[in-house]
Amino acid sequence: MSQSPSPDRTARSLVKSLLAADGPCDEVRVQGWVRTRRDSKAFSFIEVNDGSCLKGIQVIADADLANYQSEIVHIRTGASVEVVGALVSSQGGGQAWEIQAREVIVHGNADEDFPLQKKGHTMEFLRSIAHLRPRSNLFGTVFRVRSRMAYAIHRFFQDRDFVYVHTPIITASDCEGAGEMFRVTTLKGEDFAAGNDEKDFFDKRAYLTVSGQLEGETFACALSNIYTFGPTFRAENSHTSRHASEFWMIEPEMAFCDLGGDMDLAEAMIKFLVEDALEHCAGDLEFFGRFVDKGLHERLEFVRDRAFERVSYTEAVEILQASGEKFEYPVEYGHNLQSEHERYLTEKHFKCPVTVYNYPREIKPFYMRLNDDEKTVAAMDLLVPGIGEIIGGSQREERLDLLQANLESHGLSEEDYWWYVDLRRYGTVPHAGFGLGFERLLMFVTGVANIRDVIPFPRVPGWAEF
RNA sequence: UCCUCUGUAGCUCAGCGGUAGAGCGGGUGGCUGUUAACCACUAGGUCGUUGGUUCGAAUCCAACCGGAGGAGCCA
Repeated sequence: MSQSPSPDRTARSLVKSLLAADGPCDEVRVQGWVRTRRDSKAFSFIEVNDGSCLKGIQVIADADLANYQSEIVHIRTGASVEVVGALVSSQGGGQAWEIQAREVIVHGNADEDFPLQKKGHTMEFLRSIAHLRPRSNLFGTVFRVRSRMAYAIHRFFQDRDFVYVHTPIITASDCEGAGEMFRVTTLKGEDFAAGNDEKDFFDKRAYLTVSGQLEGETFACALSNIYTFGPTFRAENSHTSRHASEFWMIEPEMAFCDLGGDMDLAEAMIKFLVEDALEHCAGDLEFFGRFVDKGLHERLEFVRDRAFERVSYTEAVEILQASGEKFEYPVEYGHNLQSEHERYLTEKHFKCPVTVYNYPREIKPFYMRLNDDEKTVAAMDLLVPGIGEIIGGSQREERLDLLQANLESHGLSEEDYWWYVDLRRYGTVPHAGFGLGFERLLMFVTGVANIRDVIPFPRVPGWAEF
């Protein structure tokens, strides 16, 4: 069925550009997948989508086409076709342009059991056909926005002279303190059972990274401002709509920067990304606003235009205690804020993104910088409505003696962090950074409620199909 | 790991002790510049699995398995 390309063929046009045409065109060529077909005796309407945008283009295939009876009337939803014809203004309502076909090549029809229908699928079912769901309106839209946001993230940092650093995915430091890790090993049989790590591929235990932060700090202490953007892995057995075992994280790190500068960057970044989405994904966002989250557009404009709130952890606890709200878990100074507390702050009290900073030292990791009050550390979490924590960051402890004391009080061995501690020996500098969960950002920007629906092939406990 | 909900046709669901249903999707035919098209006919199910209660179980009970939501942890 397929034809070999020849130099004089009409170049392929994207459906996106045809729909935006400002005049008719004698010869155009589209290639894509059929969304629906309706036929009569005299002709058939074929809607073709190529993923370049939400909408498809309507193709008119007259019954006198050579393969009309043999192929065209048998085309089912999901078939791949190539159409050559004229772009003409549409006689029917509903679309400005359509293609009057001169040739319809059926590259591959879809079997009768093609599972994607025109209506009524649950997200759970679509997850079970992750290889086909990008052909649905919703997932095509999600993954176009994902691509655009990845690009926007690089633009945000590159425009500010941040250097993109590729931190390792396989790591041998076994105590980064950010949750359970996946083991990487080539050990077999007895050696595996006995845990003979010295015989393993790297001569020691290795894992998939849970964060590139520590390695990122080393590069910030050389290139000043850096960022990472890559996959991270958590072997936590968590079953929620906001957690995945494999996800992408953005981690900027700035030398000569304190917590205030860190919060400034985090807030500017969220605003920039929201603004970029509003500007470059308008059609896609409108779709989400209609079918996924009615208040999406309003919320995104609000985030773009309004100042974010900032409160210290101490103030946040006071607000929560004075709220009169009935929480499942009590609000107590010295305890971590629960999900319900964070949601209350951002959704009900402030009704906008909130940065909470200066947390009690006891509930935060060893690398965070001790404040002058000696009770709190220079940490911050950026909370957004609908999701809760989207960014977590801190100013890092740059003083050698305090870092060593922190390692000890957290039960960690300085030997395991020798290179990290070294940074404090050779030209130490105040520095700060944060981690942004890429998928959580996408959930926020699209309104999609489950993290599994913004990752092409999600990995969660018990599920690694595809 | 804990708590709650859920599992009936390819998909979305109804049926909730008495012969297994609808819409969509598929097939066949018809009709129409249609657009989640429409009309008619038709094929399609070990009602998650195993065991129990009952004259009789999709329906009631138990265990197990799968799915979803929430909690913890975090991004």
